[in-house]
Amino acid sequence: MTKAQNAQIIKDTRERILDAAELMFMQHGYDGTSMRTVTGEAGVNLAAANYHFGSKEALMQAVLRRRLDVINRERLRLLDEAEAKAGGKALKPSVIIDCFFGTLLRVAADQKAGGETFLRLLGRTSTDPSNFIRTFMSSEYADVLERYKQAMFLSLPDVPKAEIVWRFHFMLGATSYAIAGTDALQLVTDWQVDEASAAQDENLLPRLMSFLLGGLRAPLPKIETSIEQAASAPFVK
Amino acid sequence: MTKAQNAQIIKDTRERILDAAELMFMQHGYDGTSMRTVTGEAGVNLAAANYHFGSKEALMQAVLRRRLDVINRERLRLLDEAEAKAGGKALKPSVIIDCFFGTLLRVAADQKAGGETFLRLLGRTSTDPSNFIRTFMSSEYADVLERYKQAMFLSLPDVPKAEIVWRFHFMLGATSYAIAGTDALQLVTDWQVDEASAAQDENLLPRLMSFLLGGLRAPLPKIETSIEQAASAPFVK
DNA sequence: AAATAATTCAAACGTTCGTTTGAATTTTGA
DNA sequence: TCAAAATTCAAACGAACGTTTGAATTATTT
Repeated sequence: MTKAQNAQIIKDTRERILDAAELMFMQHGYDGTSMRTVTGEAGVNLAAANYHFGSKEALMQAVLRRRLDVINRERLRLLDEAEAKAGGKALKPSVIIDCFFGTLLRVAADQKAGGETFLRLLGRTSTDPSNFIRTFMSSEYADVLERYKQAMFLSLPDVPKAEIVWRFHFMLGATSYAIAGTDALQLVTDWQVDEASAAQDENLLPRLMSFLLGGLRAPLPKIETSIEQAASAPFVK
Repeated sequence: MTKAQNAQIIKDTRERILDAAELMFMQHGYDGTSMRTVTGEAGVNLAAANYHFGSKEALMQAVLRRRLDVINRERLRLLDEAEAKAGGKALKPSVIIDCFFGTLLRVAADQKAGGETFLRLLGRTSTDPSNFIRTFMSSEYADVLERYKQAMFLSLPDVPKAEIVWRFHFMLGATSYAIAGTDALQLVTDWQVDEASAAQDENLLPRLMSFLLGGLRAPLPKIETSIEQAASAPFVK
């Protein structure tokens, strides 16, 4: 077996560590996962992790970046494409929402292995209190979020920007929780104990999209301190 | 100063540990918080935590139970009250949602100290992968969730139960994420870096309630494998 | 006031953590 | 082919972890 063939079948150390870290971080969280657990799962020497990534924090960032770069690049590409097709006219909110949240679920489901694992890791990472994770995530998302925020503002010119941002925030939450697949409260008692269900459920996407769009289109709340009042634009769209 | 007076002003060791643990667990997560951090913040001896609570896991459970018991009892009481007032007729979904999610935000905001801290801890705990936390949370919520699920089923007799459960799941997610107040993606750039904003925002409740009800009332998705099809009841309520 | 129980305290237990080291081994490039 | 670079490896580092101990102190009961 040549070296090239071997490289195709046996993943190199760097990638094995990334795969193992993705799985362990998802199952036990960042602080709950040790470098020994990761390298043990990967079947490599303990020192290899620090050799290839420098530190545990840098390893976590590499795990997130590997998938997020692909997803966010696709998000930008699809939004560009949709705007080009619309030819100057404002996009429908449902199109924007699908470009953002639909892409996440589709790309992750498309990836051969680890796609579902990453989805669940991402869901759990979104509420992680660690400072270095928050800093990394915000810089990783900065461009995409700014782009989508502007698209939403153009799409819903009559809705106060603060309300749009809030609803986008709520949509992020519903999605993060859904893909985390924890169901800590065991609300869905039908799910298996091996908890492999939510993120890989093919019906998750249509169900989630319906819910998100419903929330986005809901009547605006009556906010006490706001100048722009719901009276002038009581409904989104 | 008598002993009774002293007990009112200077909280006893047990309560000081609970307060400190609530704050530290919220800021740094369960695994990211050490017993030394907790007892240091509380100003008590390290051994006091194990003396009063037995273990770190038991301490975490005591932190959660102290507030959740109050909130869930209130949730059951309000639902009983609403059903009694309705006199046999089915409740409106908005009433049920307000009893569940509104109570959470109101009770937590009402409590003198730690109310907002607990809200954010709860949001972050909801996606925690730790097994003992998940087990504890599911048993702590079992009664309330079963009660509310049945109320929702009665309130929306034409909607497939699976869809109701899914939407409740999405609502839990949006709420958890919102009260966690992390904003890891820095979507809301207006928020301060000290991140003290979301959970104590008095406008959060009306905004969240609008979004949740909109999502709940959204048109049902077209599910491929389902026998009960959206065609017969395409809209919730 | 004496005896008993509850609590606090400093110190230490053994374990696990992230990271580093320097030699051994493999891969690369001339 | 052979020196140089890259990688793997066993071993160890000091620090931090949850928990325990037994004596000292405080609070309660008799």
